[in-house]
Amino acid sequence: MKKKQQNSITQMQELADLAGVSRSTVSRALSDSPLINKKTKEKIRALAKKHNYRVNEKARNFRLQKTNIITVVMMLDIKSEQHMSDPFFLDILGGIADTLSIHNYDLLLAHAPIHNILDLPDSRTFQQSDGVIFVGQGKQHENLNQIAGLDTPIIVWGANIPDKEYSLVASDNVNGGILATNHLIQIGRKKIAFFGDIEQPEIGQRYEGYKNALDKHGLKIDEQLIIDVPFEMHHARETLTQLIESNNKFDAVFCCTDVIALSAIATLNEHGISVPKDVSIVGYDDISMASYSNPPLTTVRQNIRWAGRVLVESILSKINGETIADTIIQSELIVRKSSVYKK
Amino acid sequence: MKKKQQNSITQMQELADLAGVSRSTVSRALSDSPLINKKTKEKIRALAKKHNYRVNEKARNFRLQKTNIITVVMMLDIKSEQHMSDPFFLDILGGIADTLSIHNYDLLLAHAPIHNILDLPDSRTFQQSDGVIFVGQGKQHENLNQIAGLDTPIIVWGANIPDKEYSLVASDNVNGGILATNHLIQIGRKKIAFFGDIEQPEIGQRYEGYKNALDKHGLKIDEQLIIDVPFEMHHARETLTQLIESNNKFDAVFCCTDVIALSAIATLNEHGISVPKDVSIVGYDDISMASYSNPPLTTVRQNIRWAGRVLVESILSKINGETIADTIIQSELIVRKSSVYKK
DNA sequence: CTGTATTTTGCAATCGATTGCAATTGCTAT
DNA sequence: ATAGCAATTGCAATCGATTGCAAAATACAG
Repeated sequence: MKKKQQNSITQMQELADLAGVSRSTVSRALSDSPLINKKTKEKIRALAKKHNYRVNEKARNFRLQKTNIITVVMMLDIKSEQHMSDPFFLDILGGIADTLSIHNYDLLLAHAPIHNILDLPDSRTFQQSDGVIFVGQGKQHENLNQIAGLDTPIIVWGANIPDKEYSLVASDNVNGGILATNHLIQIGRKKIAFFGDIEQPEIGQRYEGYKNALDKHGLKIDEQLIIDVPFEMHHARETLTQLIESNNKFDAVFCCTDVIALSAIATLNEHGISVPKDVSIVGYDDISMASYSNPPLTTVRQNIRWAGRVLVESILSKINGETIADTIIQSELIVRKSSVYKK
Repeated sequence: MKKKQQNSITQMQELADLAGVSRSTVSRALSDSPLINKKTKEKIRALAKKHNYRVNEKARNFRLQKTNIITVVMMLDIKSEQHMSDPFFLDILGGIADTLSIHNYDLLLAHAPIHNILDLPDSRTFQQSDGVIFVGQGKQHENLNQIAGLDTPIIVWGANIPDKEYSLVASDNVNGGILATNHLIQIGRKKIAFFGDIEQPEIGQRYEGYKNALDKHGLKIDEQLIIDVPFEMHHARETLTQLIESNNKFDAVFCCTDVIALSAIATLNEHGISVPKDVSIVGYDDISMASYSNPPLTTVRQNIRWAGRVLVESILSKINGETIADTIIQSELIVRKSSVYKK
C-alpha cells in the first residue's frame, strides 16, 4: 500500500561510500563544518539530496544529548476540566513559537500533570526537551522552586514572587491593575468590583494594583465586590448574575482577563444593564476579540510578542550555560470608546 | 549556581551494579517486562527511585527509533503574518492533546514551513515525531498527497477531496453548510451572503452546502454576495464595510467561522444595522465566545473532541502498521435566540 | 537425587551519528 | 627536491539504552 521511497539512503555510511569519503567527512560536510573543503562539501551535499538522505535525528539527538525542543507548559490551572480555551494562550504560544522557529527549535506543548508539576521531571515530556517554559505559575510557586534546581533549565512567565529561585519574565501586573483601576476612577466610577482568582499570583498582583489605585484615590475596598472567578466564560456569567441579584451596588468591574470581561458585558446586557452607561468594564490581555465586543472593550495590553521573544531567548541562553537576568514586560492601557450607534 | 542533584545516577549500568544485576535486567524491570521476577523488579524500582535514576529518553528514542511524539501542523494559511488566533484552533488542539496524553504521547506544535509543506520531510520537526496530524488542508492537497507516500505516517483533518491519497478525518462541511443556510432560509431570509475563502477545501464545501440549500429552495446565487474573507477579524470588518457601502442588499450572512461572524455582528452594529432584525448571521465552529455575543450567535458545531480522539487514534493505528478507514464527523446546528432585553 | 521444563538473568550486538586526535595531502619557500 | 606548515580527511571511541539468544537458576516429577 505504502509507496516505498526510491533511491533512499538511510545510513551515513552508505552516503560516505558513494562519495568515496569517510563517515566523519560526511557528518562534517552536512553540518557545514569549516574543516571540510568546499568542493567536497558540495559533492556530498548534492549526493545527499540526490539519494534523499537525511541524518537520523534520533541518533543525532542521542549523540548530542540535545533535541532542539523546548517544552511549553500552560499553568493557569483552570478549575473545571475544560481546556485552555482563552485566546490569550494562543497569542502567547504564537509569540513563543515564532521566536523558537527563528532559532531552529521546536515547541512541545505540555499538557499532562499540571496538577503537580513535581511529576514533570519524571515524564518523557521533560526529558525530551532542552528546556521548559512555564506560562503562569498557577499555585505552584514552591514546586517551581524545586524544579528550578534540576538539570533541565526552566523559565517562568508570571508574577514576581519574593523568594523565587527560578528565572522569570514578568509582566508588571501591579501596574496593569493600577492602570485599569485608575481609568475606571477617572471616568467617575466609585464602586468598582474585581473579578478574578487572586490566588493566582498574576491575578493577585493585578488585585494589588487595584487596591493601590483605590487607596490613592481615597476609595475603600468593598469585600463584597472582590469576586473569585475562574477563567471561564460560564463561570463569569454565573458569578456576575449572583452579584447582580445580590443587590450589592457596583458601577464598574475590573476583570482579570478579557474573556471574563466579554462574558461580563454579555451578562450585563442580558440583565438590561447598560455597558458602559450603567456599569463600566475593563479587561486584561487585549485579545483580538476585545475590540469587537459591544461596546468595544477597554483593556490592559501586555506586549506578548516581546514576552515570547524574551522567554525564548532567555531559556536558550540558560541552555548555553549563561546566567540570565529577569525581565519585566510593560503593560499599557488600551482605551476604547463605545461604538457610536448611527441609528 | 545550579544546585547539583544529590544521589543521582545517570547510567543504567550504575543502577545495575547497585542492584547486583545486569543492565538487561534493569532495563526490563523498568519497562515492566514479564520476564523479570516480581521481587527483582521491585528491588530495582525502589533503587531507581532512591537514586533518582531515570532512563535517558534520548538514548531510548534512538534505540527504538521512536519518540512518542506526534506533530500537529496547523494548516489554515492565514493571509497576513498574524497567528492562528482563532480559538477554534485551541479547541481542536485541546481535543488532540487530551487523547495523546491518554496514550502517553506528546504533542509537538509545528509552525514553520506551512507555505510549502514539501519542506517538512526535511525538517527536524518531521523527523522527531512518530506521526503528523495536519489540521486543515490549506491549499496544499497535492503536497499532502506526496507526503502521504513517505515513511512518517500522516493523517489530515479536513475536507474530503476526490483523489486524495492520505487518510482523513472529515467534518461533513457540506451538510454543515446546508444546515446553516436552511436555517437562514427558514427564518425568512432571501438574500444570504457567504463569507469565506472558498479556495480552502473545508470552506469550499460549506459553500457547496450553501449553494445546495439555496438551490433546493429556489433561491438564486448572487455572486456579489459571495465574498472572500480571510480568517481574521479585521479583514472581516473591512470586507463587510465594503459590502454595506456597496449598497448590495443582503439580509443574512453565513460566515465560515465564528470569529468572522462575531466580527460581522460588531461591524453591523457599528453601522446601525440591527442583528438579527435587519440582518441574520450564522457562524461555524461554536467557539465558547459564540454564546456571549450580542445577540448570541447561531452556529454550526462540529464534534471537536471526538474529532481529536479519532485523529489521534487513527494516527496511532497507522504507526502500528494498521490500515485505517476515513471517518466523518457529524455537525449540528446550534440555534441561539437573541437575548431578551428586559429594559 | 537426577532429568526435564520453566523462570530468570546475563552476554554482547546493535541503533546512527559526532568528534578528538592522528594521519595524510597539498602548498610554499628554500 | 624537501622541510615546514596549513588545510583536509579518516580512525575509532563514544553516547545509553534494548533485545535475541544462550546460560543459569529454580521448580517439579519420577
